[in-house]
Amino acid sequence: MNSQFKRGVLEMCILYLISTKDRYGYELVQEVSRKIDVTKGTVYPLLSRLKKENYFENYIKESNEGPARKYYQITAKGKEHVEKLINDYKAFNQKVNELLNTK
Amino acid sequence: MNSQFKRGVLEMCILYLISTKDRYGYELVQEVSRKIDVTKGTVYPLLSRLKKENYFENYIKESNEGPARKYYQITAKGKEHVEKLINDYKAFNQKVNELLNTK
DNA sequence: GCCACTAGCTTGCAAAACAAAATACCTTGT
DNA sequence: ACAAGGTATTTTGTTTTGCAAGCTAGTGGC
Repeated sequence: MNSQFKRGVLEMCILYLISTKDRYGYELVQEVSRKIDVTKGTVYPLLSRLKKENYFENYIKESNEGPARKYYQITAKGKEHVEKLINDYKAFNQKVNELLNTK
Repeated sequence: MNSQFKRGVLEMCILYLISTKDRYGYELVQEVSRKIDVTKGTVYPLLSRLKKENYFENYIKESNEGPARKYYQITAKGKEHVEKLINDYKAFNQKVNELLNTK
């Protein structure tokens, strides 16, 4: 699979998943990689970047199945951003599909 | 528009357009940018790279509206590659759409 | 001569995906 | 008690690719 397709899309997916409910890094790696091949080396730096841009807050919570987890909770800014990303992504895809029908 | 969405997709679009008929660089910039925001600074280096990977051959042809044009003609290898890219892209998009329906 | 358009190429930078490695905690089996 | 394996986070360095900016050069109109 062309790894370049993932550019930008992972940001959208991660933000989307966090927008549906609070998530922690390891969980996101598992959840996303059920569909798209992705590793923690990609997800954790991405989370740091998005945190720095105030798309979410975080808090630590103990787990009874292992070490404590750092949960991410989306902010209003993050919600706005993910909606824009999804709209842009859909619009972009439509343009690409139009282009692939050019004869 | 998130420029990251273009990653890898431009390669597919350019290869596709050349697969439908012989094209020259400037023409590709015009054609693609009717749908997707793209500049010659992106297209020409991309064409060089794809040429180096033997996805097409080229030939020079005089024009009666300006300087001579360098036409690109797809190879069998290029045709195979673009088909794979399109299939991968469709599969990838489906996975992303599934992910965006995760509740 | 000058400008706009066509046409192609190069340099240098920035963003993002990823492998790999380091760290550390918890549970289970022996 | 201790090793093994799963859980969890972070950092470093590399690679790919998009793109702005700048350069060269041919053609035609004013």
